[in-house]
Amino acid sequence: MFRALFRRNCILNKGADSTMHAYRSHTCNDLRKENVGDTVKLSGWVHRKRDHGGVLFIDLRDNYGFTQLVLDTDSKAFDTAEALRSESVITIDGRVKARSDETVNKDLPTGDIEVFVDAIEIQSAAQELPLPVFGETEYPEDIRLKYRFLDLRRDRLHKNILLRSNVIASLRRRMIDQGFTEFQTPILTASSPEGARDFLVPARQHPGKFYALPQAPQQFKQLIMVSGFDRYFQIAPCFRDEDARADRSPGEFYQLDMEMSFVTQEDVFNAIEPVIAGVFREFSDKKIDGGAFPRIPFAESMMKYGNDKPDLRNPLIIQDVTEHFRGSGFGIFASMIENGAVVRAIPAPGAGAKSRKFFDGTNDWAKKEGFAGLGYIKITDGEAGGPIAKNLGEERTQAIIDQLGLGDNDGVFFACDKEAGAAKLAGVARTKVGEDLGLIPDDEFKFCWIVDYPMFEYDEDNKKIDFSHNPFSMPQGGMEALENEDPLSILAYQYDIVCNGIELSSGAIRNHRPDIMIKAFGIAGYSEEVVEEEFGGMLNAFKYGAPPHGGIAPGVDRIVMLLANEPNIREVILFPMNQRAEDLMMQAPSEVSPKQLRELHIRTVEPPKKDGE
RNA sequence: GCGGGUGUAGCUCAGUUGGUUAGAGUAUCGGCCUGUCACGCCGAGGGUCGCGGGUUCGAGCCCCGUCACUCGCGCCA
Repeated sequence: MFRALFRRNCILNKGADSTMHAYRSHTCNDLRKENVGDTVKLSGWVHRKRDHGGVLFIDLRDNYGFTQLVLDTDSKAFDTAEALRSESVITIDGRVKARSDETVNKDLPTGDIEVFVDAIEIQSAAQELPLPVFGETEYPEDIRLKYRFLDLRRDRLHKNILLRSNVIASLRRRMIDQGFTEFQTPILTASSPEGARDFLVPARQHPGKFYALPQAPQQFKQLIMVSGFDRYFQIAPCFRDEDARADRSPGEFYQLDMEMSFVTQEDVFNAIEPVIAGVFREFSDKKIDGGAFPRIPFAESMMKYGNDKPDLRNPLIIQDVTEHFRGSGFGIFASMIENGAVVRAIPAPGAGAKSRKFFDGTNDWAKKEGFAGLGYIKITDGEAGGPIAKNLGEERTQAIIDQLGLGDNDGVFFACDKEAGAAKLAGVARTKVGEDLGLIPDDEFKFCWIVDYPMFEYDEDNKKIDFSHNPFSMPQGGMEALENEDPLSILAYQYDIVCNGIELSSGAIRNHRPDIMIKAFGIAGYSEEVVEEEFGGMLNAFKYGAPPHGGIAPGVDRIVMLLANEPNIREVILFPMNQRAEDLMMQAPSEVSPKQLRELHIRTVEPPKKDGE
């Protein structure tokens, strides 16, 4: 496909005679048997050189592929070629020759031919490389980031970035085909009190005031709906000043942001599911279930998987076994239950055949992760063993085994804590046990929707009710629910797409009613004045005729990461920052001149020294 | 902010119980080589063992601190 595109340009640019172009008549992936005898001009990088004294081979590389160049002492360019260093950029004139049967390279599309070089022009000589382009070796990330342009020449990263481009093109096409329209929204906007930390930009014309980079075009896309555009999408840059993770780049990332008017949750699902499933089918060979993504209510996900981003490739299901421990001889759990704790069981099929070290090791791992620890029962040839089984007694142990359907050589781990803590520990233990027992297949994508998120949650730190996710979501039951129900039991029309344990996107049916919005914010402790002040732009818009609307925003980087089978999001971003949000190649962030600061009415204050000194 | 891992030649790594002059591959430079596609052969240069301190007759190795990178926690409407 690329070649076809490139050729079209080439023909436009170079006219009838193919040797007229200044740099190339063909790319490094073009020449075949049929070209034998042709006079050609090629340009590219010296990928690899093999010098046999009287004969010299050069693998010439460009974006499209490789062509083997050959020179012998008959060539006037021989001495120049011999002195070339890897990664130098050259243009050559030569003649296409057939390779003999023994010397054909079946691994190369151009492997039937080679080009005998008559003349070489060095376009750009390369210094000794800090990072070799040839080969698959791993290199320290700071060097890779500093010399990103070299790293990007390497096969794997180069392919990832091209994949990313193709994925984005496919997403755009799929959205446009469904009647969505792409719009751009501002990059310099207002700071919003909710959500992550903002990146701020000082406003020169307004001393003491700041723009913020958008954490997402959330309010703008809702305003686009209010403006009557019906179906919006954008490959939208989003900026959040939060610390990095393997699947979270610091600073900035991209979403396939979309919003629709006059829709229910079902309509959003029906619009986005084929886009996501389609793009995964288009760009991956991994197995993908047909049909609709399963829908899992938030509460069920927390119970069965211990989090709201379950990896459904993992067959293990967590169960509540609190009642079997209540008032039992296993005193630690029994007394914790009296104080409001619950017990969650994580089955470990086949683990009973493993040594005690497996169970103790998993317990040690949990402690290292900062949890109280994991209890366990180990069943060997039908005999339940371990400290818990001993203290719990035969009857209760058997009841647990029956409930979980455990076999003669299985195991089970127990997480005991207050509900949220137990769910969390059980969730990470489920993943750990699944991985250790080799239960997670690597050759499939398992999608699901997480639905029915709670609208509010109790904020332990501030001892108040707060929004649990997006404050702009419509509460299920609307105004009536807000007025009559326990806020903590109210659900929202809020949903996530999860794939293989990675949160791919979240979305919601929005609250387009000013009265319901003010009521919802009131429950979370924000006065009408505060809402007017902070969200006035959007709230005001809702007073002049706002359509019911909703949308979602799948994360583009994470989609590409899954499709490229990369464990790290930086492998699918052209120029990522490191974990400390520095661009080691461009040297950002950087100091600025006093003049720039003066213009912005900014004075910097050094943080206090650690040691006093 | 906190916890784990890593840090030895440009790069990838080895380095035994603390013991003589810290090694290999690759890259670089020089020499040889007419069919390779990780070409091969011979040779050379290349080291603040991340940094600082300590223990010891003696530290790449042990201890303390610190820095860098990374993974996780916190954070992420």
